[in-house]
Amino acid sequence: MDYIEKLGALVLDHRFKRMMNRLLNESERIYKARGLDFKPRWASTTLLLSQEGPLSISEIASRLRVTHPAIIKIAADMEQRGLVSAEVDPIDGRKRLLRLSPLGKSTLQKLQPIWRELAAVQEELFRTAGCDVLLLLGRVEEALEEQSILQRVLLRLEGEDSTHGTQEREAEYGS
Amino acid sequence: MDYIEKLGALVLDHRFKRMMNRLLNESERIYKARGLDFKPRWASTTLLLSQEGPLSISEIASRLRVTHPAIIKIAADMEQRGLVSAEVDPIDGRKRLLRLSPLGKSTLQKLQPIWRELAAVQEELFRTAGCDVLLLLGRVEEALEEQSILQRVLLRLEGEDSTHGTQEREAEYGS
DNA sequence: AACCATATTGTAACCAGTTACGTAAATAGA
DNA sequence: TCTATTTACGTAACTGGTTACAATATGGTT
Repeated sequence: MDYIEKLGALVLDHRFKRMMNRLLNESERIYKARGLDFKPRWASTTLLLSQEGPLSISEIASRLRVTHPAIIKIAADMEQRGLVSAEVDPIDGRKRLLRLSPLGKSTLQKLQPIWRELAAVQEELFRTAGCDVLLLLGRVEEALEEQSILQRVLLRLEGEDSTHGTQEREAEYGS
Repeated sequence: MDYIEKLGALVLDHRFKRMMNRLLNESERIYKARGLDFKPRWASTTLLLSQEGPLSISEIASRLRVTHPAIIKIAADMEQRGLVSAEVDPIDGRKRLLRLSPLGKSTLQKLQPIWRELAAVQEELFRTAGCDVLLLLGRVEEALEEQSILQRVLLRLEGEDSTHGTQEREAEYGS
C-alpha cells in the first residue's frame, strides 16, 4: 500500500518531510492537550530569545538558518499573542530588538517540562530504532560540505558514460 | 542544565526539513545539469505511473500519502510539459486516468541512470555516517503506530505530575 | 560634510503543500 | 425508479516557507 516505502532512497526527501510533519503535528497536539496556545514553529525562536536576550530579526534568522521574512512572520504572530515585544535598537536604528514578554516567559516556564519529555521521547525513539539521529544528520551535513550530492552523482555518471555508456549515451545529453 | 540537549531534539523537525530541502535542491540541479526539464517532486508520481499503468488522481494520492489537490497540481504541471496525458475513465466518469505520454516514457529512460546513482549516493552517505536511514525511519514510523509521541509525552508528564510535581503543578494546567 | 556601499527590515510574488467546500458521477436502498 | 449517500475531482483560502526587490539607516571614504 505505502508505495513510498518501496521506492527507497529516491524519495528520501519525502520520508523526511513525512517525519517532519509528524513531529510538528504531534507537538502541536501536545501543547493543545496541556492547554497552551503555542505553535511548534515558535519553539526555536522562543528558546533562542530566552537564552540570548534581545535579538534582532536577522540575528535570529541567521542563528536558525532560515530567511528573515520567515522570522518576521513568526515574530508578528508571537507579538500578536503577546509572547514577545519589540523595540527599535537605540544604537542601530535599523534593528528591531525582540525579547520575551512576561507572558512569553511564563509560557516558557510551562513549556519547559513538556520540552524535556518531548526531547527525551524523540531521542529514545530514534535511539532504540537504530542510532543517534542528530549525530547522523550532523555527519551527513558535514560530508555534504566536503562534496555535494550533485558532484557525487555527476562524477559517478561520467565514469559510467566513459566506461560502458553505449546504449544511453545519446539519450542522456538530450536537449 | 540540559538546555543544549533539549534544543537538540526539539528542533529535529527543523533538521529534517533542512535535509529535505537539500535533497530536493540538489536533485533539481542534477536534472538541470543533465539537461532535463524535470522536478524532483514529480519523481514519485512518474515512477508510480510507469510501474502501475494508468491511475486516477486519488489513487496516486493515496499511494503516495499526500492529499489529492497536491496530485492535481503535479498532474497539471506534468501535463503542461507533455509528460503525462489524461482521459476520463470510460467505466467511471468521475475518474481521470493519468498515464505517461511517449515523452514521459523517454524522459523516464533518461532519468533511470540518474536515479540509480542518486539513490546509491544517498544510501552510501547515510550508511557511512552511521546507519541505514530508511530502516531507521521505517522503524520509528512503526513504533509511532504503536504509540504516538503525544501519548508517550503525556504519559510521562502525568507520571511526573503525580510523583514530584510540586513547583510546576499550578503552572502546567494554566489557561 | 557628502556620498557610496552595505546591512536591516519590510513587502510582494511565488511555491508546495494543506484543509474546507462545492459539484458531478456512481451506488445503495426505499 | 427515485432518492440519499458516498466518491472523485476541482477550486479557494490558508500556511509556512522561499526569492526578489524596495526603503531606510549606518558607516567608511574622500
